[in-house]
Amino acid sequence: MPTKRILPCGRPAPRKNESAQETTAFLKKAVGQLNHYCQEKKLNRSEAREKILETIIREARHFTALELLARLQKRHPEIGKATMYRNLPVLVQSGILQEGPHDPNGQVLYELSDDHHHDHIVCLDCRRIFEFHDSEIEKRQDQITQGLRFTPHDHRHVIFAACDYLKK
Amino acid sequence: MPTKRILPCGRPAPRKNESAQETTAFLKKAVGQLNHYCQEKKLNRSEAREKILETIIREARHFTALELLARLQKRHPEIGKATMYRNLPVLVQSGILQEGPHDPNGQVLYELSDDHHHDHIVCLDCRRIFEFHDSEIEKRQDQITQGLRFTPHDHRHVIFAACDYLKK
DNA sequence: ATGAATGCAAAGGTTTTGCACCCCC
DNA sequence: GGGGGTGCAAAACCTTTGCATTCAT
Repeated sequence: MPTKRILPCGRPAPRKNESAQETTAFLKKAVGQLNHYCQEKKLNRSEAREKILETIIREARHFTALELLARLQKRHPEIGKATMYRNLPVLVQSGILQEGPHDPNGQVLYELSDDHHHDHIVCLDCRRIFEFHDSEIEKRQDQITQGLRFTPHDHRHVIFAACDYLKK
Repeated sequence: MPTKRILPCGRPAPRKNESAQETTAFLKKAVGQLNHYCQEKKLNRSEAREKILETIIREARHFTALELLARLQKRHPEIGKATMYRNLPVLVQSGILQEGPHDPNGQVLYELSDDHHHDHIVCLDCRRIFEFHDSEIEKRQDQITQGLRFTPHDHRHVIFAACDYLKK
């Protein structure tokens, strides 16, 4: 059964079935990863950076820069937008975030990096983002790319579909 | 052999192996399609709209709005940018253009609608856009989507890869 | 003390809009 | 004549940058 999993990511909030405890543990782990990266790169610790990360983990698992900005300004109005824009790349480089698929409007959606690769189904009804992974497709994809004498690096596969079953 | 074809699209020009005759025939057909759509929607004929279409077909088979704008201003400096931005959606709705994959910078790449669906390989070396179609992947994709009780509508599948073989 | 990080405001780059004028049918 | 289409300039929108200041080490 190569199709591994499907989860509604409950954008923009954490997964619905995630307990407060789990969220906190997740946050702690992420902050650890951030600090580790900052030490390595000789970056200073920063309150704002951690607050941004917290906001992401608590309220925005899949988000555009603008969505995060809105949430941030509600939660921490003292943080300027430049700070957020300056920290987004840091979070990406530290491996905490990654750039995922694009919005229906074409904006990049950031998401928490996962330990495993996945692709996305964007629901045209409810706009939520679901994840899937299919090893057959992955394999075939590499075959095609290599067969054409390319060296595959990465890919982005987004399916737009309607989650009829949620309407019932 | 389900992998159907691969073409360098020679962005931003027409395909390299396309004769002037073929290009002109293609243009004529597209203008016909445009006029048909305009009649249907009771839109007036417009010089500018046709010049935009001509520019696309003659020099920009895969392009971002900005690239087209640059070409347009060289070729027809009398056409204002607003006109281009206003006409792009018309060309999409008429079925002549479609929004394709995203730039490495995240900008939408427009392309001429093809009669057949295809996906893209974006070369990380030369930045050119190649097309591919694989019926196995297409089939699998629908299976997955339907298996999860979605109604599939559309998808976007972009592979980022390096065309090592062009270097040799 | 030194370099990093910040907030603010200004500038940037791209796309959209308002408006007076023009053109197609 | 009337609605669409146009160019221009201004506005809108999102993101980046400059700068003086504050903070972390």
